[in-house]
Amino acid sequence: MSYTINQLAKIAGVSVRTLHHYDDVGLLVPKREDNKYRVYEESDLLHLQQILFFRELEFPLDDIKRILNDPRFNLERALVDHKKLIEIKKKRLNDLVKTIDKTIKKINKQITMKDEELYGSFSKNEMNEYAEEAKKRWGHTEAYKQSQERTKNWTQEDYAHFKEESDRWMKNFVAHTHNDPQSPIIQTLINEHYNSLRTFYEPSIEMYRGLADMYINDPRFKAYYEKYKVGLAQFMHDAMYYYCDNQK
Amino acid sequence: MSYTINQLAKIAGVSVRTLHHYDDVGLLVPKREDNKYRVYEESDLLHLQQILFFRELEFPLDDIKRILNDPRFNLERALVDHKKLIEIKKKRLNDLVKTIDKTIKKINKQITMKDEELYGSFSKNEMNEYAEEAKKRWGHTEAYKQSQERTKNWTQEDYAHFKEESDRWMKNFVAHTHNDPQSPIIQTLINEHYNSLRTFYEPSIEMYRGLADMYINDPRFKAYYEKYKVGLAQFMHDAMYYYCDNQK
DNA sequence: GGCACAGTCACGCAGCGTCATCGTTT
DNA sequence: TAAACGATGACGCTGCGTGACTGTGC
Repeated sequence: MSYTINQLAKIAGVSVRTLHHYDDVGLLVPKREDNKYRVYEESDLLHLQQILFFRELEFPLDDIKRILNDPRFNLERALVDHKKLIEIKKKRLNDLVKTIDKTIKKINKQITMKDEELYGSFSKNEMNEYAEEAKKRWGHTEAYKQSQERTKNWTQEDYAHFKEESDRWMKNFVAHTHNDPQSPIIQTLINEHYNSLRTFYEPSIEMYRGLADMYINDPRFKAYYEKYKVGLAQFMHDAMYYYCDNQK
Repeated sequence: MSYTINQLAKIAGVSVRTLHHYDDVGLLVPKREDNKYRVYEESDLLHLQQILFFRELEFPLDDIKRILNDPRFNLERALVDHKKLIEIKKKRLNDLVKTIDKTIKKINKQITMKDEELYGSFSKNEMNEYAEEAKKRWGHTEAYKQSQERTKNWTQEDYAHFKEESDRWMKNFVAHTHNDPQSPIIQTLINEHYNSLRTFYEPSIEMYRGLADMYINDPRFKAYYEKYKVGLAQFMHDAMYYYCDNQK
């Protein structure tokens, strides 16, 4: 079953303009019939649902786009994650209700309140729990942005320089792949690798594990490493995982 | 206890820029020490809390301003109303969770879903319940906007014309105030009065009752009617209430 | 041939974030 | 005298709403 733009707008409860916009920014790009009319298909339906969930959780459209295009994106996991974030939102609302009740008592002089309690439920406490959780789950988007930030003034030379260093590291690494992924020498190199990420963004162990997964799951990444040596992607993945497991 | 802008920003969990903005648009205007620095006092604290509550409920700042400046505004009632709207929001979040669970089952082929069920919790159903509730509670703001709309092209003459008609109606009404507020003749005039509101906005019985309250509670309104005849504000209030009680 | 629906510009707006620049206070 | 805090512009951004005008399909 496929839908026209009006039909989809109706069943999804969004405006046609919104769908136009999502098309414009490349967030939800439908097929075109005869190169003219937009045609939304089954697969677009779940895609739009995801967009709406992320939007409900106040993610910027730009981030949503990156998340949904990320090869690591997993629909079912995303849905489960949404649930958790929604639960946190509910908690926030509950706290707001508590603040309301307290405030009512305060204006009736039944209790006294510290000034900051008036805003307890709005500010940092909970909102950070939410933000932290969201970042933990979708932090790679944050990393992307940091990366953009840190390299925005880079010259060609800067890039060339970085590439040189990477190549050097890589050759060195490949030269040691006769060792076990868990061997100290490899782990030392992996540690260097981990730290070199800081050139672009602040890594975390969680994210590093995600990166490891990418090395074997995303064909583009995999191809890049296999070029150096067959089996290298898997080798790095294992070494990185071991590294993560032994952190902290 | 009074606060500087930085202090308030910190305890309320908003940015300094936000407070600047609220000052600029006249939403929260602090005192100025020596005509220079902003000084936020006790009364500003509750005011800001209200702003944050309304903002949480996604009211535009413009509406918030009008609501908080409305003479009918009652802090305690507002707090209670916030609770109700927050409850509806929570319900919406619960429904979202249900949709998530269903979707998970669907992609695991455990159940089938109609396409529109994918969006059931986002769209109209609940969101309208929320919007309706909000409008019922704070609809006078909506009326104000309609009124702006409908009169934006009015000329001086249009206003003069309307005033003339009003005066005529008023004299007629006063000439009959020896009757009971509930008498048919008064009720007929009240009906005319009710309908004349349509010149500016679509009235509802709920709002009309609110208007009746204003006639006796808001000094500005009261003065306007008392000028015609002492006791008129109360008389109109009673007639209007009776009218509302017998509608539908 | 009318009406509903499709499309593409293009402008506008809220609610701040984010400098830049400057004075004041400690 | 520097650092922390205050003020006032002014420009920028996101996520669409809201026309205006045109083409297409029944």
